[in-house]
Amino acid sequence: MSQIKAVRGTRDLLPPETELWNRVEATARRVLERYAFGEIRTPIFEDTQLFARGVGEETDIVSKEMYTWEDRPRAQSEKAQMLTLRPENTAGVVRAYIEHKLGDSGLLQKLYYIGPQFRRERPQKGRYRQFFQIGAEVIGPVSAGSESPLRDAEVLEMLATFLDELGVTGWTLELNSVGSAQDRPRYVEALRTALTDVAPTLCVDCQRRAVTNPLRVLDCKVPEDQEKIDALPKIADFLDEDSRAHFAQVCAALDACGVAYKVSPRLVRGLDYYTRTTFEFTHGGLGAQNALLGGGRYDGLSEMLGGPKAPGIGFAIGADRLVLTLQAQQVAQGASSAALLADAYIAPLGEAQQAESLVLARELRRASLRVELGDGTFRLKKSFEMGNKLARKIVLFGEEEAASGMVTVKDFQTGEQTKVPRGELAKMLGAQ
RNA sequence: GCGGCUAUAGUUCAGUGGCAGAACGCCGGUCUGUGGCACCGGAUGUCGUGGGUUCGACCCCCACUAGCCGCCCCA
Repeated sequence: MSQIKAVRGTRDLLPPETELWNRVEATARRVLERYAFGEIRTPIFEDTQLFARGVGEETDIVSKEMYTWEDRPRAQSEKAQMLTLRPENTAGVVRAYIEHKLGDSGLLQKLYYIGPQFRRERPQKGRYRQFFQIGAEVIGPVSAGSESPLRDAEVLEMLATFLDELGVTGWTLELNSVGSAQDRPRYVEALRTALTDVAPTLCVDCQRRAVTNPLRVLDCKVPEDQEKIDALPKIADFLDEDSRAHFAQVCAALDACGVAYKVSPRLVRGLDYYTRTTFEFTHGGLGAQNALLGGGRYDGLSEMLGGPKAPGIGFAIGADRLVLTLQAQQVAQGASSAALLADAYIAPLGEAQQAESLVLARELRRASLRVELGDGTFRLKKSFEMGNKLARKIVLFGEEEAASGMVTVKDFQTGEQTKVPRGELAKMLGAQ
């Protein structure tokens, strides 16, 4: 019988790596809560139509990368419903915003989420079929200030703070504006026109993109093409007055608080719902998947989903990539990824001491110490060997200790060995 | 979905058409209430899976699967 393995593009996260994941998530929660975001948990699967309408029928995500299936009808009369594992979380959050009439509060909704997303793509480093995102959305009625450029700047400043607190170094914030829902189609048309002349001189990939997805030509990395691509029409020249002023204010607010950014006229994002501000935080060392996180404004998404006017801005952090980046940094700094050592390893000496050794472990654990408990059948030498791998100190608990009430403690680092009354053990091991 | 590279011990990797290897790790001993260091000994395994060629395949061929790199696209 063949071995059952994790399916392609999925993987198990094991200790000690999960410690790093927890640190990333804990840091994100801490920072987000300082900015007064609250957590939202939406279902992991939704009606397929949500993504078709929100993300865009023609996007690759919807047209070929979703895990979609037909749900089993409960009765003959019921129509089978098409369901989809969420490929991203913004559409689900906006759906919840509409469904629960959150806009009726008259307040801005600031919601964050942490969870798995699913896309049926070809796996590579930093790209999995089940991947994890940490994201947030600021959405609400216009009267609550949801369109304000200050919201954009605040979100970007928060992300910079998050990466700094996490200790990520060497990131770059790339910023652009793709204009209003009216501006973008005009620009795409102009780009298409310009490309009819230029495309034949570009790389083969670009020749294809010029026809299938002109915006993607702007992403081309072939050095020889760069000059010609720079000469193509820029979206900045197609922005209306409002979008232009909005973008200028975002930049001004970022300048004021010293968050470094690079305006990237070529940064266009793949999802249909983006308007005006779009951004990416990138990092070298991630290969082709160089975006750590991305996001932007989606002023029309709520209406696209049949809801009220509710402009918003949000982002999604690729947690898998963030973890990869942090791991690479740790290796570069020579930091060990070894598991956290316990405060003590309790070694019962002989099976007669086993029950009481659990009592001792319980006392220490209730004092918030991290404790490993050995086994009374181990030879002393083996107890020491195991203790040395698992903990900073070993506590010997044999016949002698049980009788006298004095336990023997040895520090593995200093080699120092002492006897302490059992009642003082927790304190001696560093309990608060 | 397309192209390239790869798959051998727990891990990192050598290897040859004719007995399956190293290092680290693991287990045991020197050492029966004292770890690390040292020395001695031991087990590592469906050589990714399934076919084919051959007297004989870990090696050559085909298919499949998975990983990595790139493309597409994207966090």
